[in-house]
Amino acid sequence: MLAALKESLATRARGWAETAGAALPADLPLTVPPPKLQADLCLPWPLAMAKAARKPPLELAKSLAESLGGLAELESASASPPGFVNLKLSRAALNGNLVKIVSNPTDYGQDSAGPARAVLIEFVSANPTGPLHLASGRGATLGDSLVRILRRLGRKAAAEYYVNDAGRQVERLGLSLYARRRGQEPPEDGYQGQYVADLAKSFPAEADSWTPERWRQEGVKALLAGQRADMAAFGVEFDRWFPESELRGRGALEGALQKLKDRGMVYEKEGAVWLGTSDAAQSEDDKDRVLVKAGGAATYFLADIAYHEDKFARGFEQVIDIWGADHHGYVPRMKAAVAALGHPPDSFHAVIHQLVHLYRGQEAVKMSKRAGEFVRLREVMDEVGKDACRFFFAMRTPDSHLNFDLELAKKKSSENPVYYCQYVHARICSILKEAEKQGIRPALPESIGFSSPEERGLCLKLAWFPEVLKDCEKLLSPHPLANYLLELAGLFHPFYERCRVIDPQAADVSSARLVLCYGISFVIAEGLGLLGVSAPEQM
RNA sequence: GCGCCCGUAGUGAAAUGGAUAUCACGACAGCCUCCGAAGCUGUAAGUGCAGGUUCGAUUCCUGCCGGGCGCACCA
Repeated sequence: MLAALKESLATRARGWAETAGAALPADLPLTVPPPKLQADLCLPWPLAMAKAARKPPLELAKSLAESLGGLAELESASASPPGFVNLKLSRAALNGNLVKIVSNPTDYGQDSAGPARAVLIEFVSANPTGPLHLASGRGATLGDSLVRILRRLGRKAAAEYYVNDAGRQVERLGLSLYARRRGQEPPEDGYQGQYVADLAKSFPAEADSWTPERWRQEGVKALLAGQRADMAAFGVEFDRWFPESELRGRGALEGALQKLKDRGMVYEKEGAVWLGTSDAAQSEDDKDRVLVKAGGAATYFLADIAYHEDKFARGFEQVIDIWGADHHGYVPRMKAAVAALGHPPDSFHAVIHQLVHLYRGQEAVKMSKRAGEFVRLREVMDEVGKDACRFFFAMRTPDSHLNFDLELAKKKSSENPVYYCQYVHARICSILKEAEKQGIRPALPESIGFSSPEERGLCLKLAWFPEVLKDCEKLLSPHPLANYLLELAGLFHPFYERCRVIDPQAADVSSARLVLCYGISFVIAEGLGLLGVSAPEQM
């Protein structure tokens, strides 16, 4: 509704802007006024235009407000110092939006005007050398929620997990398993964790004769199965688990190298093959990087280039990678490589999320899969629950550094804001049951309008849901949605206290408020669903 | 040393350059003959420091202080 409203406001305002002598601000901002003003929406346009128009902003605001008169969506438009135009929405607009939500909740938030290009989001992509640790939960939450939100908006989005099953790391895993099976310590640079010893013991007698290579294969298979199970339990589904070995098997590394050669981006120096991106115009990277080592072996970087080339070759027009901050130094070279392959600069984007720092009380917990010191995602999920865990990760911008105190985790779980949102859903479900029992049916005829600030506030908040989803897309993060749901929940509880829904003495009001309750519960349930969080009917 | 990220009430967070900075938890004082008190009402408490740009700065720029991460012919 707000997107359509913006359009009709802009259409009306363009004519006004011409006479005012300045262009409307390009992004046509529509903002939320301070609560005490009793306005629904606010246009700061005159402030932005005052300079170019050479007129006082308040004067512009007055004439803009006047020119917006008579729009069906508006009850009123008024100028407010220093130069805002505050809007009150009409009953028809608010009711109409609510009816739209209730009559087709799963379509609410679809954005047909958005880009149709296919998006691939790659996330987690942990080495298959151990169970997933807690930090993977952050990337998993960001990626999975983002995929769900993009799909909800109507975009073509796919989720992918890159399985690094062909390098030195998995080789070390094989050697470590081999040693453990023999009751020996793993090699110095191997995997020291107890889980390796446990895994080595878990295979039948025939495993005694396995080579390290066989151990590598079986180990990867088993650990990958564990990772898949953890992701499934965390509510994360990938469209594809993409093994590096497949890439190598079909000669994709050679293919990518050849393409770079053909494009003149490659040179040889000191026996190695280099990607020459540092001096290219507007290059992202400040150094050239090795693709093939002097010994003839491909670097990890070349494999990664081949993988990304494969993503584009499969028809994805926008490629998004979600990485932990420990990989942020890798962004410039990946961007440079994508450009060297001839893809538009904005077709690749890396979302960098800051790391999760673990504490037990005051004490920092070191995380190293190699040394076997790490906290498993599964442990935390079992302890605090998937819902609390995902909401906790979803609430923050990827840029925030976050500390996770394991000692407080369980205690915190009962204070996790997710329950504040879920409680709204449970409460409404309970109301709806009671209404059904008493034979009160939801109905919102045009003659009924919500008059209390609580009801209006809720109707308006519901109208923002589609805009919030677009914010998530723009920021490539689900955190605006999590915060929106908290705010929506915060509006419901006071409404519940002050506005009795089921009242046989006032059937019309009851029916109208029931519609509002339906709308809220749908948006809460849909919103939580996009975050991978359940919306229980009772708790 | 160079680069990236972050410093917002006691705690954890939010805020496309907009009005009196929002939310949750915690603290304090109240509220269940009434649709679920995992709730509500009220109170106290905040933008690291110093400049700059702007009609307007938590947001942009510079410097400083504090913290995280990264700077391989490793993966």
